[in-house]
Amino acid sequence: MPKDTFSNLPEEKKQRILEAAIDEFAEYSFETASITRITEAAGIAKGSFYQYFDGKGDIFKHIFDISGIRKMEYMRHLLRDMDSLTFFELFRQLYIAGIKFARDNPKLHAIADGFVKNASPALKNEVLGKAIPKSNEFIEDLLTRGIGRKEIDPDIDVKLIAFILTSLSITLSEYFIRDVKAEDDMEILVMVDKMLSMIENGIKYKGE
Amino acid sequence: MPKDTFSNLPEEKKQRILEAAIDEFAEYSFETASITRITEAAGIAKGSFYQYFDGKGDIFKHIFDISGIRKMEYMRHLLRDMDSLTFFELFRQLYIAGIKFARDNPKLHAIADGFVKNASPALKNEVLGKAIPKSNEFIEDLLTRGIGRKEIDPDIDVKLIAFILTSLSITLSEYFIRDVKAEDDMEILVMVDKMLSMIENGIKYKGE
Amino acid sequence: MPKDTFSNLPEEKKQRILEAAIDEFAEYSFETASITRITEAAGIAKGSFYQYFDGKGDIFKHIFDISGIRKMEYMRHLLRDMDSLTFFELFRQLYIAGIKFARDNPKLHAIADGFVKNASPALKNEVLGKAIPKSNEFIEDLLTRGIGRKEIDPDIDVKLIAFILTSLSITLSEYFIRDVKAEDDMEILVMVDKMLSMIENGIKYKGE
Amino acid sequence: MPKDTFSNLPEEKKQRILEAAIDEFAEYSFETASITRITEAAGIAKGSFYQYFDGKGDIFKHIFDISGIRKMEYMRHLLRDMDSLTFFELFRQLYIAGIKFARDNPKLHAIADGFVKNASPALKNEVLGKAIPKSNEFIEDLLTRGIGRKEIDPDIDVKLIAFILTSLSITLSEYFIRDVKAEDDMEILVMVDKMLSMIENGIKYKGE
DNA sequence: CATGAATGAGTATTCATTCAT
DNA sequence: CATGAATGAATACTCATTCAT
Repeated sequence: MPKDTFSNLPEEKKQRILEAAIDEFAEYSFETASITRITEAAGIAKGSFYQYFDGKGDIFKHIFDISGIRKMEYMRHLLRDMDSLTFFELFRQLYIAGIKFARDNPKLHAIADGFVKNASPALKNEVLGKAIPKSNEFIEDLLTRGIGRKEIDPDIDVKLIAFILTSLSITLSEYFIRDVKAEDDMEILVMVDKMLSMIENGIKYKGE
Repeated sequence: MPKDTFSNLPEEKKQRILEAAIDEFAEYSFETASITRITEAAGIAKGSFYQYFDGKGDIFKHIFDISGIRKMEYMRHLLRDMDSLTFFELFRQLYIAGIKFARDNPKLHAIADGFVKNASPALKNEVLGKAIPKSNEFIEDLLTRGIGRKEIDPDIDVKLIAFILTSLSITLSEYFIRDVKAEDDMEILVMVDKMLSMIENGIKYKGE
Repeated sequence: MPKDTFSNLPEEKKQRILEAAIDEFAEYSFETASITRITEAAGIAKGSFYQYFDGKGDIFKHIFDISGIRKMEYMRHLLRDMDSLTFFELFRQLYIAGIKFARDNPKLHAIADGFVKNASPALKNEVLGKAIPKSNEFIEDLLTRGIGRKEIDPDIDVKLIAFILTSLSITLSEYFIRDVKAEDDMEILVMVDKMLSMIENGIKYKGE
Repeated sequence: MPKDTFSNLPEEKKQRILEAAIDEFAEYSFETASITRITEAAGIAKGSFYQYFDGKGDIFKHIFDISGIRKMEYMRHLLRDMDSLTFFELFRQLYIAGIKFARDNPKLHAIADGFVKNASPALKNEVLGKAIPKSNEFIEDLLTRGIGRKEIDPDIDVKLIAFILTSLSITLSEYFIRDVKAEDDMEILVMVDKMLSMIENGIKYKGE
């Protein structure tokens, strides 16, 4: 929740400030990130920063929100079509969307991801309030649905598999960013399919 | 690489210092960990610390090494028997060893793991130099061997699967520590088998 | 000396600004009072404030003046009748007027009083210039007159007693505001008379 | 409660620091006093200050304590002889002691006095805890004792007179410091006697 | 005349590291 | 070899004041 003074800024200046902040939080953890460095990089006075934001937590949360919003844009269409897709097809698309988001917004990905994985619970509460989304629970629901539709082996341990799948999502993004740096969307598709093939043949419903 | 002055210290004192440092790094990130708190907890003078170590990075790296060494102790016997075990059996044991290490040494696990996953590349280089162990490469070798022995599907993408398996190892440890807190070794076995069953049915060699 | 821009303001706005400033200075010392809070409470732009006043000192001095003027209104009629009253009767009325002013204008009283008693000489000079009213001198004159009229002991140390009487005036107001909170004018009269009886029996002219 | 590091300092350095702080607090209120200025005046590093004291409140409280202790030294002998002195003689000595303390330690007098009279209750509690001495109550006791001994008019309003006498004590000190600057102890005695003569003839027991 | 964004020096406090004893 | 005092750059944040619109 930046102040109105920030919203009212010329677009160019807003971008300069946000970029400086994103660069800073991508390079440093929340605690070690420096407001002074941000203002210097953005070319604004220190006092100005505090006329735009309520403090370090405020701008961090704002960037966190931007990240969430932008990520949702990569996924929105999927959630609309949820019912018409099989579990594996939906999952494939979610993985692909996640990877594309991470590839296109590597710093935002690093910031949000790093904070969720690394920050102390106390800090998380202070910065984000109770808004930490339980991605796990969403996957659990999908799995349960898939079981009901006879797409997935009913004998799996839903909680464990959900945890694994969530982790693999992050893992995959990291793999691409760190080692593959694939600009080509085709490569992403191929990788995801390889991975899904592994998963699918393992937990697929084999009834009858 | 602590200085000789540290190695020459009476064992009891060395332990006191290391414990204090492990406690500190388990509770705080590398950047926010405080040398002052460590020396106070260890009951030594601040100046002494700098006669034993080259700074914060030095003692951190030392603890990192200790963690690696101790983890190896959980795995050493496996590596001796490598040839007599199938890929999947070996792998099962490696997972189990990893989980047991994390359970028995939760602070060391948290420190090493947290640093590897969370620290900025710049910091990692500064602290660890190029010494980041390529655990991946070890797994890649195992996979290649498994393919040669006709235990594993030759069509898999070795690099990708190695990356995934490494991640899953960490993921599993976290799952246990965070959600299961199983004191009982039996539970660990059950979980690992569930997970391996997923992996195995996915990448196992199905030829002929 | 507010600027003309302030004098030209609609009465309602002027009042809003002065009230906000009085509230602020009543709650905070001169140095910790905040212009920002004043403008916010008054509902005016920060820039506007500096178009009305020359800074924090300027508006403070203005309020100080208002306080003096209003206090004078409680005393004006007394000064008209000065010649027809004995020293002690006049003094009694002055005390009563002072207490009533403090009771009716507690914030103004607190501001002016606190500043006179508490601010550093440097600050006083900076804010008030040489305008610190010599209330003492007025009392000295009264005493000298009283001596001439054979109402007061000629052996007293006029300067010292004038200083004491001035202090006691402030003391009395404080005593009422802090400890008595008398709404009832009767109580004020009783207190003042007790106090005057002490003074009177001490310095009254006893000759022949 | 300065830290041991301060107590262990060479006397000369301790004095330099305390003097710098006393100068600062004599010139500025608690809130506007600047630690930076103190360290600069004392010629020490900012970090050193925080190795000696727990913060601004800590050194202020220390100075406050010094002031109280030193003041007590001016009065200690009086309190021992309390029973052998009449109310007026004891009172005379207390006034004299207070004035001498203020004259010899004008800055300490200004700091302690200004803080007690001026600081907000919240700040007082934060800085001093509940240790604010009720000087009034001590005077009330003396008055009551004086009445019992038939030295003082039993008809006086004890609470009011105690309040007045306390105020006059401070008033007198200020009068001397500001206007008289008497180096000569004789002058103090003369002034106090003039003042006491006023008080005495007013409230003295006149029974029989 | 009203506005409010921009400024930058100011605040208290922390902490890894050095170095003289 | 042990000590712990000294350092000073670093931190987040505040606020009276200016000035362009």
